[in-house]
Amino acid sequence: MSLDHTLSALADPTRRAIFQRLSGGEARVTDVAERFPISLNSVSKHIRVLERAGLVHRRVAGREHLLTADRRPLDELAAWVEQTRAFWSSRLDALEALLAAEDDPECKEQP
Amino acid sequence: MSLDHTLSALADPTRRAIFQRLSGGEARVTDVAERFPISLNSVSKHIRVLERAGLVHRRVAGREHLLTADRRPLDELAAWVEQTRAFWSSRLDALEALLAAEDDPECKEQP
DNA sequence: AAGATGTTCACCCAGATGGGTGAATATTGC
DNA sequence: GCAATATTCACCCATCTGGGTGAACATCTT
Repeated sequence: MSLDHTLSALADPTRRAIFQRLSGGEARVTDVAERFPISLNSVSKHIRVLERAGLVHRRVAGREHLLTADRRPLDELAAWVEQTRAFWSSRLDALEALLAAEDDPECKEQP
Repeated sequence: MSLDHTLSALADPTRRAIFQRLSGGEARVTDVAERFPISLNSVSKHIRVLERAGLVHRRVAGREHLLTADRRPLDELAAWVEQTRAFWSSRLDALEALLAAEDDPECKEQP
């Protein structure tokens, strides 16, 4: 499942910041890096992780690498979260129904 | 930010499965473990990670540890995802507006 | 051709992770 | 008191991670 990569990529605050930065539009590696207190090399590695997760794409133009963010893995993540929450709600609803049914357990014995 | 722990905890498929399993209601460590091909010890460690993220809580009853899932970190995650997507949409809207404005650049020169 | 710029590659390092095993601890039940 | 059960603790191991540095490579500019 690609959720693995999406979640682990977004689990790092630096990568979340890079991703949100790229939501603002195309940027070079250097442009992204200058906002962070870590080395250019480290930022480059973070970008590679985001690429592996499909959250960022790269377009090489000469010596510059132009990066763009891709929202689709985020959509997939949102779908998983909502699905999990929905499943949960249904379980809670079932529990409530069960408790309600147990509230008057004589309904079967007193027709 | 607690998102760090939530995301990295959910980045592992075994832990997502444990979490979803616990959405079905309270269960013991052994109950959870028997559904997975890994050792009880490893499951215990996964549970500790989920606890650190606040996704799971533990209630000790005698020699049994009863586990329950907590949906609140998931709500927090959903909020972050939606916020990021909303920010993105606003950026895209702004971009579309910009492109639309550039579609008729003579509007200022031809009153 | 030579230098400056943008980016990655190949390492090093400390620490976390995910898996395992075997022993320790706590509780229940006989 | 003693055996079985439920769980964790203390390790071992290979791998990944996030940071660093210095060198290499590719490209632009002069």
